[in-house]
Amino acid sequence: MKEEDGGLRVQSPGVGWSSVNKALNNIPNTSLTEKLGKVSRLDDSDKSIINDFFRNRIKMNSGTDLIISGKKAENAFVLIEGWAYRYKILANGRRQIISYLLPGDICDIYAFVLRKMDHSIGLLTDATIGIASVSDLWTMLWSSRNIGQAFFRSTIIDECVIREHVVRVGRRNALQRLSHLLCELWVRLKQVNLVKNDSVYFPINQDHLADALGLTSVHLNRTLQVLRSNDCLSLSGKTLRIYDWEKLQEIAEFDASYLSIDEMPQYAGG
Amino acid sequence: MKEEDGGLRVQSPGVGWSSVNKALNNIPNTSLTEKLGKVSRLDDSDKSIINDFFRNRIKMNSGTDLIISGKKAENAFVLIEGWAYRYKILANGRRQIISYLLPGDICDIYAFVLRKMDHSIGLLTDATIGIASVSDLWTMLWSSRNIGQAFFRSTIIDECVIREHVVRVGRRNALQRLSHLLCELWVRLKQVNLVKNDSVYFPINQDHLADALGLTSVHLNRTLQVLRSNDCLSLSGKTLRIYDWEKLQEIAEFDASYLSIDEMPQYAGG
DNA sequence: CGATAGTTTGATATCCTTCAAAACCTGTGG
DNA sequence: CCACAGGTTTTGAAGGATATCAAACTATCG
Repeated sequence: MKEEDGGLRVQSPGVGWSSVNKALNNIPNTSLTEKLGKVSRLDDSDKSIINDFFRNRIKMNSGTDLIISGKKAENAFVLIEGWAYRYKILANGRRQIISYLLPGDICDIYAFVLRKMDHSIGLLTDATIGIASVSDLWTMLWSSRNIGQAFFRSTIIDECVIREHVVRVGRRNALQRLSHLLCELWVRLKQVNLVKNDSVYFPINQDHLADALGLTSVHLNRTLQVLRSNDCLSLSGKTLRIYDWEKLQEIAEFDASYLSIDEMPQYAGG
Repeated sequence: MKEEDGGLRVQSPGVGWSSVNKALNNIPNTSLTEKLGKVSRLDDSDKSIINDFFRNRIKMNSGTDLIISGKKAENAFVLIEGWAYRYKILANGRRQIISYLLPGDICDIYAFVLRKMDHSIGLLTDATIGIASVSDLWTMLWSSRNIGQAFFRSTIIDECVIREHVVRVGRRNALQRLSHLLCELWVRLKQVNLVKNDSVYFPINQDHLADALGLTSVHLNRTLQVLRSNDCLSLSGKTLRIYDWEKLQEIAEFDASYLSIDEMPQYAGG
């Protein structure tokens, strides 16, 4: 985190996913191989192939777009550090946020398979991006079974999250939508050790939440107040605190099994 | 279609996607390799590996579930013939349909990567299913670069469709949701040559459409009447006719580029 | 020709949006 | 340390889109 020049204003500096490293082999994990290693066994050679492939790093500022819808995809990107979100803009200017990319999430494996991007990716914080040429991507993916499996699985897990988002937006009311999304983000942030006691750094504002949930920001604000007045949580100053996880889960009818990253068949299937 | 004992009550028998075969090589395409061949070049050997892998066929009836949420995924399935839909059911009994699987679509590549299914798949028509053991799946996928690429790309295209569905349900009104979904299905059905002049066999009823779009069937019915009275289309007796494609597209603000299957980089990336 | 599933209609309730303004933060510069 | 600017959150009042409930109507199939 140091040699990359910091810049990310995380609330409690020094505590991040990189502290989760377990060093299954000799080569220490980066945030990228850490995440991929959870879905497929990666040996030293795999790790160095992956890290080497994305060795070029760029820094981008909060509020800018990493990927712009409609543009040709010439580069492969990976989010090394920072928060981001996928979105589309409609003709009338409305925005729909499709999913969030949290620190430690890899970013855009499937992006490069398409000739041009069908959605944009915006940054919620300053971020560090690993960048590589699309033309070599498939060769990298194919360099070992473990690597292919890791990226394939990772892509599929992303899709599970999007599917649940369809359900959330399609068949839940405002209160459930919001509480359900917060439950999901909470669990995902816990997975990468970003939750400290009952609080996390949370750079998603009410406008964004509304656009993710298919609501107006006015109504989102009022819905949030319901959760606050039920003593479930607080959200202000880019800090989310959850006081009553049980109650929140109950309101949301949240069942984390669709996120079952820990339940991966132990490197099976090969 | 014949040696498989028919059974599918398509409206105009004899015309199906199998007539689209272009026989790029010597081995004629099945509906499965036809579809996969659109996203990655498949030679004779690839085709026979794929077809052989899914050689075991079963028939299932309309209204039954091919895959049930929560169940362990022991088999890999492919939809050879018929219509299906992915869905989830909430605690309160509400259903959200996440996506449709049309004839010629492959079915569930990513399903097997997860230990247990996070959603169900129901059949809208009688169907023919190709079935195989999950444990051999990865070996099959890895038997050639083309095969791996074909399944990976196919998975990703499915995901593009789901992403657009999030936008549809999250940020469009009832009229746009319905017209947009119908536009998408129309284009996808055209791609597999199921549209004859201005009509298609269309086994999705109003209840299903409502559950896909996050609406009640009552409201869906009224919305459909708007499209009818605008002389855009007719929908009855499992036949959808589109009279005014231009107007429908306009109402929907539909832009098919997210379906860009024909725009695949010509077998690039490896 | 009767049973069953799917479609249509009407009346009423509610959730969410819209619009507009005020209040509140947060960082910046004098 | 205060003032100011810009973004974000909060509030109010009123309107509109969609839900709910219940019943009638219409296809379809054995």
